[in-house]
Amino acid sequence: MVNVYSTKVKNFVSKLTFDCGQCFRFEKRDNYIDGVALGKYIRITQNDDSISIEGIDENEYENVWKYYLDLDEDYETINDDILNHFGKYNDTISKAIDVANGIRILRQDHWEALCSFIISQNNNSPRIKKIVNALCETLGETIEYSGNTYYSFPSPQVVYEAGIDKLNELRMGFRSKYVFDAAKKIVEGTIDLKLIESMEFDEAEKYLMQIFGVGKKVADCTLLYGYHKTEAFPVDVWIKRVIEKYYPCGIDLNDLGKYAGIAQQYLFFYERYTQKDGM
DNA sequence: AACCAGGTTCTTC
DNA sequence: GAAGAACCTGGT
Repeated sequence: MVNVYSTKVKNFVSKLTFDCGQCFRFEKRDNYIDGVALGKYIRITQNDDSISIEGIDENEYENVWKYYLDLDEDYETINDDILNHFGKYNDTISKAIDVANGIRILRQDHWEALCSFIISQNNNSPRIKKIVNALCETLGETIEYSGNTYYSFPSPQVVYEAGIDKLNELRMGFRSKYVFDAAKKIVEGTIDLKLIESMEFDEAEKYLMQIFGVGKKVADCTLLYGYHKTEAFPVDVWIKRVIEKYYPCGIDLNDLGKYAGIAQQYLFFYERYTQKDGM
């Protein structure tokens, strides 16, 4: 007996949301998307404006997953704000929105986002997924669902206790010591992830950068995807290319609005996925 | 076989 | 500070 909760959605496309590079633990199957988030296995099926989530009931949807999927936000308003801030340069952003509308910025777990984006550095998407999944399979807790076994994302405590040698076995390479330092600082209390929720953006960014191996880009991704601080505008190589290509005179990074990070996701997707036929 | 991949640190000027 | 090399590893 499995629970299924169904609801209507606007401005939400599950395939885009889970395959735009913001998360690493979900897979596109033939007719659905599935993966583990917040310690739970979920399976999402979508037909146009209607989604069904297997494994949850209405109560859990209202209290957890609506929020996780960012379905409580009005993306019409958000897109308008983004257009106001980016549209003054040229029409690139409106093209990006045409292609990427339906992506929502997930509200991922603090630690999972931090750890995943540390692993993402100087790395490619398939290998990031491979390492993150290896980390979960090796150190996470088992989650049984419908005869299959899935794994939760391991806590900082468990990662710390596993030690750096164990992380090396997971083929993290030079990122092992970074992940370990993050876990260590959290376990020892030098870093309090909960505290970041109430910090101003600049303070939060600096705070995270105390971690060895966390620079501005990883800090910004953590704040955007793990804290929903949507004013974050992570600049990676793709966004650098976007700026060079479409905004040759540059853009004012201090005036991108409170949804800059969502615009960043649209632009990233636009540049990266529209020229690949794999979408 | 050399080069690259959703960065960061370390060195050097 | 700004530019350049080095960094693990797996895939072309």
